Amino acid sequence: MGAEHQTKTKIKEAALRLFVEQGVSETTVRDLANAIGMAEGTLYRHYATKEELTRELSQENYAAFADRIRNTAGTQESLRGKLRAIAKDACRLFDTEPTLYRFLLLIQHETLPRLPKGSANPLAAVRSVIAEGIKQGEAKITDPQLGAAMVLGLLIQPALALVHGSLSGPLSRYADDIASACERVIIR
Amino acid sequence: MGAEHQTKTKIKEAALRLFVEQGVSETTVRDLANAIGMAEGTLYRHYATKEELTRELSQENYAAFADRIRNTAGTQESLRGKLRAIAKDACRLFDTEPTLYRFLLLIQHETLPRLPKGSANPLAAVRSVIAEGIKQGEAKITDPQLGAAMVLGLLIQPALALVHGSLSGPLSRYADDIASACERVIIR
Amino acid sequence: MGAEHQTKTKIKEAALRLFVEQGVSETTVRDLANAIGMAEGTLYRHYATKEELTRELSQENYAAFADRIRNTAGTQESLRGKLRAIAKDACRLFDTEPTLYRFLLLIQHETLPRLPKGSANPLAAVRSVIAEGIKQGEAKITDPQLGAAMVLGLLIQPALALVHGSLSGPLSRYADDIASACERVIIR
Amino acid sequence: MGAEHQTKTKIKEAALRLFVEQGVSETTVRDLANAIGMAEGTLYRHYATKEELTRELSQENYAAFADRIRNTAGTQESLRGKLRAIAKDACRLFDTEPTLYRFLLLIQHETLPRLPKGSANPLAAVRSVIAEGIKQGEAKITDPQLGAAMVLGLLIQPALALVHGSLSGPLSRYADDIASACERVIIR
DNA sequence: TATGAATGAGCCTTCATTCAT
DNA sequence: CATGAATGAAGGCTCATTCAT
Repeated sequence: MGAEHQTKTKIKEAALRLFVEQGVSETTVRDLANAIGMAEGTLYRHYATKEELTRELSQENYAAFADRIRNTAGTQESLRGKLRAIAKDACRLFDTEPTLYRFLLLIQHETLPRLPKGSANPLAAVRSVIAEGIKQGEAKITDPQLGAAMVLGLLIQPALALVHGSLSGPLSRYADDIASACERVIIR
Repeated sequence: MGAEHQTKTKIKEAALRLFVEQGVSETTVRDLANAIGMAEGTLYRHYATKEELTRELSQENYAAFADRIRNTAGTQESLRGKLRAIAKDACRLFDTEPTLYRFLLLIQHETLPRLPKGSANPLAAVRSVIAEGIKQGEAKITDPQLGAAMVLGLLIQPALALVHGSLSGPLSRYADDIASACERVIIR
Repeated sequence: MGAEHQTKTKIKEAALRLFVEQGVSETTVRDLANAIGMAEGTLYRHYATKEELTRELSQENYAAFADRIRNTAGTQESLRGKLRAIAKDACRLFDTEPTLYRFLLLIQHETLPRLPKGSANPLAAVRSVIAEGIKQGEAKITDPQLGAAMVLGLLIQPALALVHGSLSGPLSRYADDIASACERVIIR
Repeated sequence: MGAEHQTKTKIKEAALRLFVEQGVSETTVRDLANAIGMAEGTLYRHYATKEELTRELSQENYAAFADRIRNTAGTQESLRGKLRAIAKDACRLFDTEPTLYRFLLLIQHETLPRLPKGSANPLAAVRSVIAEGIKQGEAKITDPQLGAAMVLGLLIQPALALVHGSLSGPLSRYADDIASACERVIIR
């Protein structure tokens, strides 16, 4: 028990890293096999196709991040508190696991379009947080979907600027500013 | 006269569309040729490699969009006015030329890392608008780079949500909300 | 065990034959694959490029032929004996393995310029035989390099004439005449 | 009048040089056009195909060289004199027009196989000189074709050694040695 | 006649996937 | 289960040749 699980984990770790470093299309099955120290053919014992690996990787990480967002929000009472907590936690995540973060937020269009419509995803998580706040009368905006998109934009683009080198230092350095921006955009 | 120019234009239009629809790596030179109704080899009389076409396409469009941002900002006096104008113009652009917009903003990391460091780009254009506003004491934030990233985030993610179908209607429908968000994030 | 060796050998045999029959540039990777009964892609597991295959083929055969010349010379005491033995052995080789011989001697400039400067080659082998003879006072000529070139000329051009059909029959039919010619050109 | 002739001459000069420098297959029609300063399509007004240009180039130069050999031989009475004269003239030609010489003698197998069987060629020219000498009882060898091949070998391989850099200086430096070698191989 | 853009078959190479060991 | 050689369909690119101007 767990051997299969471990192997899949190893594969997914390598895939995550290589997909982020080189892009999904640009990462070959051989690249993956080499990185793991495993034969090419062996990969196919765990995933039917490269496509399936990609999908599973996306789905799982999106779901996990959505959970993380929900949990983070759960630690706070007010919408304002929830948003600030989410923003700060996202910054922390970027600094702690930049590869995962980049995969989650920056690779979106390479993987998102292939995900089943209803899968758990960060945008939906943020939206439901905001929707709840709207119901409670805490928000100034009225469209939770738009609000969620904007919040995500505030979290993604500074991270991208860091990746490209136009911003420097840990993202946490900007956590307060970003949190405040989220607050101002959403909160009444 | 201009035949060469026209052909290149036709190639770039097709490339823009296919790159956005399918991704850069996923678009083959044959796809391009077929879309234009041109032999594969002919493409190579105009661009030495697919890579060169991609680069030229990115550079030109990034530069043009940066110009557009600067011009839009130039129509207004205050930072607040400039930001609102930029936001609204971006929404208009998305609705008018969705393909171009998607190329500009969504293809970023497939394309941006390959651009020469100093090339004209939207982020830099927004940054200099904000930097000027900071000097004039109009901004609440202090880091123009961070501010520019956040503004871009507010413009990009709603657009992305539209593309993914989680938001509907023309982006202009949200133009006011987005403009206000930009204002609240940046302005004193 | 040896499977890899066998496959490479099969590839090299086919390459040798096709390169001689059609020329190196004129032989496509598909030609090679078809001749071997192997997929094109498979070739690339054994040789990184067609260029690498060509180089290895040349180097190995040149080195082997140089060895053969040295060994043949080693069976004789006198320079005269060595030269006659080399000439006769070369004729035998042409009759026995015409493809190899043609590759060695006729493909020279398609192939030689790409070889590393110091690689073992027939010209050097003959030169050192002659150089030794000069030291022993057995030669009439004084420049071993020139002597070696002339001896090679006496071995190559009759072979070429046979290939072109202007001379007929096995080259061995002319072995004595060629051996005598070598002798007269070099020996005191 | 002569305009056509001049153009063809310019084309042939460029072709000769490029074919020798890069090989026939490796020289593209565009290479040729660029070297001449002429459009690609224009070449086809003078030669129906690259193949035809190659053939004409070979035929003419082979014929001219065969003539030159016959003329050189004609200046001498004895077979010995003829051979020495031919050898020395060949060395002179190599030093004066190395490109032409390389084309004539070193590119043989790239072009010879395509020539019509009976075309004038150096080997035939030398053969008839030797055949005449045999009839006159001046030769020690009995097969004029073999003799001609060997003489050509003595002229070609030293030239090749020079080209490859294993021999240095003008070929004329070795003219006497080569002439003597020819004499010893052929003359009674 | 000259031009050079256009053609399209074909070249070398890559890569996701299969399969015998 | 693991392996890695084998497969073959593309992919990017080249090039002899054609043709509208």
